[in-house]
This record gives sequence, structure tokens and C-alpha cells, in this order.
Amino acid sequence: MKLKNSYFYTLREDVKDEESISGNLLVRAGMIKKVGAGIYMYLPMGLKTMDKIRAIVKEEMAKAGAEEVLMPSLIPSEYYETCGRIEALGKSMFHLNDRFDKPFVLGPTHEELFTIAAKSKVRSYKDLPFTIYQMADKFRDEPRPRYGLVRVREFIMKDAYSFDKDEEGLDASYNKMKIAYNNIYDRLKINYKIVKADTGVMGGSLSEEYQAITDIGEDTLVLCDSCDYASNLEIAEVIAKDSNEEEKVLELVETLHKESIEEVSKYLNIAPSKCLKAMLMNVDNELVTFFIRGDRELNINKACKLLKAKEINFANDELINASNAVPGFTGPINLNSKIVIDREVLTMHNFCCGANKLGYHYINANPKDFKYDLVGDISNVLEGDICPVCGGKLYFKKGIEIGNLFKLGTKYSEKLGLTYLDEFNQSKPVIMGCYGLGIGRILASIIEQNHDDNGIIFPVSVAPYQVCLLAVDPKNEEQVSIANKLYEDLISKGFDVLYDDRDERPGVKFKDMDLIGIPLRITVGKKITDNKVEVKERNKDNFVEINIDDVVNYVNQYINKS
RNA sequence: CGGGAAGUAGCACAAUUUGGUAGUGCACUACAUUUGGGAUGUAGGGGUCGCAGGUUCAAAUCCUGUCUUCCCGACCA
Repeated sequence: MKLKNSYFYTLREDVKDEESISGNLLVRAGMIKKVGAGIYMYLPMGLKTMDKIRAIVKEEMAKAGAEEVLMPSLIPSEYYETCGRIEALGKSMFHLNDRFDKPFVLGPTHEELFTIAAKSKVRSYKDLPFTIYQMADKFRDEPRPRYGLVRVREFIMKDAYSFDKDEEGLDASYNKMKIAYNNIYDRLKINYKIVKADTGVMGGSLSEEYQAITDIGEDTLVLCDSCDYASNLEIAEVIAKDSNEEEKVLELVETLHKESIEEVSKYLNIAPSKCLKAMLMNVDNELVTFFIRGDRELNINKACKLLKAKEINFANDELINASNAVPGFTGPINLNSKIVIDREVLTMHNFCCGANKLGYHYINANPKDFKYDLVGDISNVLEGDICPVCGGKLYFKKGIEIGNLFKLGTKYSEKLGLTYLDEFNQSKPVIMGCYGLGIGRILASIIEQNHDDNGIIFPVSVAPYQVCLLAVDPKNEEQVSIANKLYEDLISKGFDVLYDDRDERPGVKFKDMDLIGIPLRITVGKKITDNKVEVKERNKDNFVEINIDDVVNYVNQYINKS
């Protein structure tokens, strides 16, 4: 493409409303433009990049045997009522009515429609397995859109759904997708981790997430320094080790005005890990007191699962006052509320805890000193904890969720009546998997991982153009005619070439080409008198001078090795 | 939804405290000089100061309301 008379524009300064590196660079490069919070226009340079990513995804989907379909975004609400998802998805779904006041939603995810689509096809076990997918807009009413394309309210997602007759089939379909995903992210040159994750409102048994490692990631990844264990913090298992310390005698001590773990531990000179943290929570309008090690945090997600609760919030004064708990001095000994303890607490000895009496704590408390209703893994892993697989040390990284794999099972097929007849003429529900991948998030992650002070550094596989070309002096006829010829030569060989033929000073062109991150730059300048042009890679400081006749070959080699 | 910040030319900002003709840089137009890393000079064009009320002789500036955006948190397949 030639830049003269194109839509191309860039911004010279950082933009006000984009704090994230990727959001700022995407806007500055003229690739996207904000319309509202979490809503963007995709402009030519940005759309071209998205198309490159999409093409790779489509190729790998085809290799995995998945067929593409397209579902509507505007969907009658009733489709989401059948599986109880109007309630499950709650406020994150956009609702609207038609002129006859019939309720509709903008599709936030499409399990129901894909299940219904499968019903048209599936009668017998011989019709299975198959996988279909779409590349379409999703709408989610996010409470807080942020970080450019990372968390938006309308976005393009590739979502695939597999249909199998049994668990083995699901495993096979799931693994095919996993291989496709590995290929996709490898081709996109993304630094990623695959982590075990929560199944959330999707339901199902197994979920794995593809997480792009970046500092602005909204998820905390738990990784092991000596094996390949990788988990989302949401579900990472805490392994407690018992010190087998000899138990001492329980003792009541005065701790006037020392309420927080920090204050008490300092006052009594006891490490926070030797204190017990009490969390007074409201679980379905009942007071439940959770006890965890003093230096840990309660994992609401785990707690919800343990109690089979939908929601857990902090308890209000009314609930607390109905018990003998004294905030700041709450302990498990003789506490008259429902008590749930972290299983790690059972390995703790001679710890400090509240005495349920204003201004007093116990020291040398032990598990035998109190009763509890439930025990389970309810706290967050800390850095330095023991790996549940190999015993190594755990550490954290931040990640952006760029893809996920779910084993859905029969949740949707049962509710929507997607069944097949097996070899013995028995009707059975189809077993499903679903596999999502966010195109915009991938673009944002690539930029977060590949940039410098001058702008984006795209890998060849995603760059909107593989090569850019410019003549230093647009008034020099020789330079221009050589550049024109090179452009024609490269285009005719099928390369994606951006020819900056604008009547601008060279500095402007260099800066712009750097900003939008084109991997290879060919500069036609003074050296044409020796039949040479300059070729520079975006991610390198130096350049090479090569003969004009060798340019096509050089480009060809560069593109192929990338 | 809680806490914080901000809305002034296409972009980034100043002027608001102390009310009195709306300014700077970039971008844009014309001309000249420049031409290997966002040129320089001269002359120009471009604004319902987010919106709606109010106070005042007079409001970008003070008051009230409202909308929007960003950041932290809550939340989030």
C-alpha cells in the first residue's frame, strides 16, 4: 500500500485517556480510536493487524478440523433463560427490547446457540464428534473497562465448541484444540503460560487458561521454580507443612487496642504466620467466621465452593452482634458462630488468636482447643509456598487471559435436549467442550510484550505490513524511481509492503514506521549511486547495505526465517 | 458501586486560586529556506471553554445539578 492519499495517520504525543502501553501505542499508531469506555473503532492499520491474527487462528482451526459458522449478536432472551444464565450472567449482559417490547440480549457467549445448532445435526453416535466455531463480536457490560483492548465491552472472540459421545472423545477434541492453541500462540510469538483455572459460570469440570505474561495482567499466575506447575491464583492449592512443634499451655494475654494481625504480632513479638486471622463473613445471610493463617488472604472463590455458596460478603454489624465475636479480638475458642477453618490451621501449633473478649488474645492456642464446622483449602497461596506437585518453591507472575479451554460436559446438552442414540439404542446427552480466544487481547498482549521507546515492534506474523519502503528524498528522481521499482517488485512477489511515498522529511517517515512497528525497513537513499539500499530490522539498531538486485531475495529470506 | 483525578482548537496543555477581549506547542493553509531520525522563518485559518441552570454590569473562572473519561478498589467467561 502507498501512504499518499491513504487514511494513515499517527499521533506524536502520548494520549490522555490511555494509561496502558498497548492502549496508548494502538491509539497513537492510528490503529484504534476510542468511542466510549471499552468501545473502540478499528481503523485500517489496526484492522489489518487483527486480520493477520484472525487468519492464523482460522488456519489452525481448519487444521484441527473445526468448521466456521457465524451466530447472531442480537438474540432473544429466551435462549439464555433455558439454562438459567440470565441470572448467572446477571448484569454483565446487555438487555434490550424490540418495538413489541420483546426482550433481547446482545450475546456475551454462545453456548446455547451452538448447542441448538448441534441439535439440527446430531441423531446418532455416528454423527459425532465434530467441532464448530465462530469469529464474532461479544458484548459484556463490564463494570470497569480498562487497559485499552484488554478489558472492553464489545470485542471479537473466536469461540469453538466440540461435541462428543463420551469422555474419551471429549479428551481427544480438547487436546486437538490445545495443540491448535499452542500453534497459534507460538506463531504469534507470545510469551504465555497455560494455567489451571476455575470453571466459573461456564460450568464443567476442567478449565485451562492461556495467559500472556505482562505486568498489566489482571490475573495472578502461580508458577513453580522447579517443575512446570502453573495455576491461576483463584484455584492454586495451598500445601501446609506441619512443624510438629510440641504443644504448650494455652494462655490469655492482654492486648489492649491491638486489633490487626500486624499490631498484635508486633506487640506480642509473634510472627504473623503464628497468628490466626479471623474473617467475619456473610454467607447467605448467616454469620460464618473463617480462620486462616495470619499472613494469608481468604480466597472467596474457594470458600464459595466449599460452602456451595453463591456469594460471600463481609458481615454487617447486625450479624456480628448476634454472636459473641468481638471484631479485632475474634478467635475460634468458644465462638458461637459457624466456624470454617483453613486446613492449614490444623498444622499450626502454639499460635495467637483472639479471645472474643475486648482487649485480650490467647497465645499458645492449638487446634485441639476449639471446635469447627468445616475445614478446607480456603486461602491464597503466597510466594515461596510449596509446589503441590514437586515440592519446589512457588512464585507469581501477572497475566492477561488470552484464551481458555473448558470441558463443559453435559450442562448445556442436557438442559437443551442435545442427545444422541448410542450403539445400544440408548439416548444420551452429548458431551461438550468450549474454547475461547480473544483477538483484541492478543493484539494488546503482543504490544505489551514487544515495544520500545519508539513504538510497537510487531513480529512478522502479525505486523500489518511485513516490509516498509521509503525514499529519503522524495524530490530525488533517481531515489523515487528505484523505490517505485522495488515496490512493484516486492508486491509482485506477494509481499505485504507499505510504501511511504509521502512528501515528508525522512525523520517523520522513520518515526512513523517505527511507531507502527513494521519489522523490516528498506530505505532508498544516497547509496543508490552505488546501487545499494539500506535494510533495517525494527528490533535491531544496526542496518545492512545491500545491492538493489538482491532486495527481493533478502526480504524473502528474512520473512521465511521469521 | 466506593475513593481519587480530569473535561478549554484535530492532539497535548496553560489561563480558573484573585470574574473583565481565550492562549502556547504540535498538526493544518500560503510563501521562502531546508532535506538521513518528528526542520526554520514569516503570514494565516480553526474555539457553543463537556452540558444545563443560577449568581453578576460581566462567567472558561464563582455556585448547583448533570453527563463523560481515566486511575485505585469492588467486580469480572
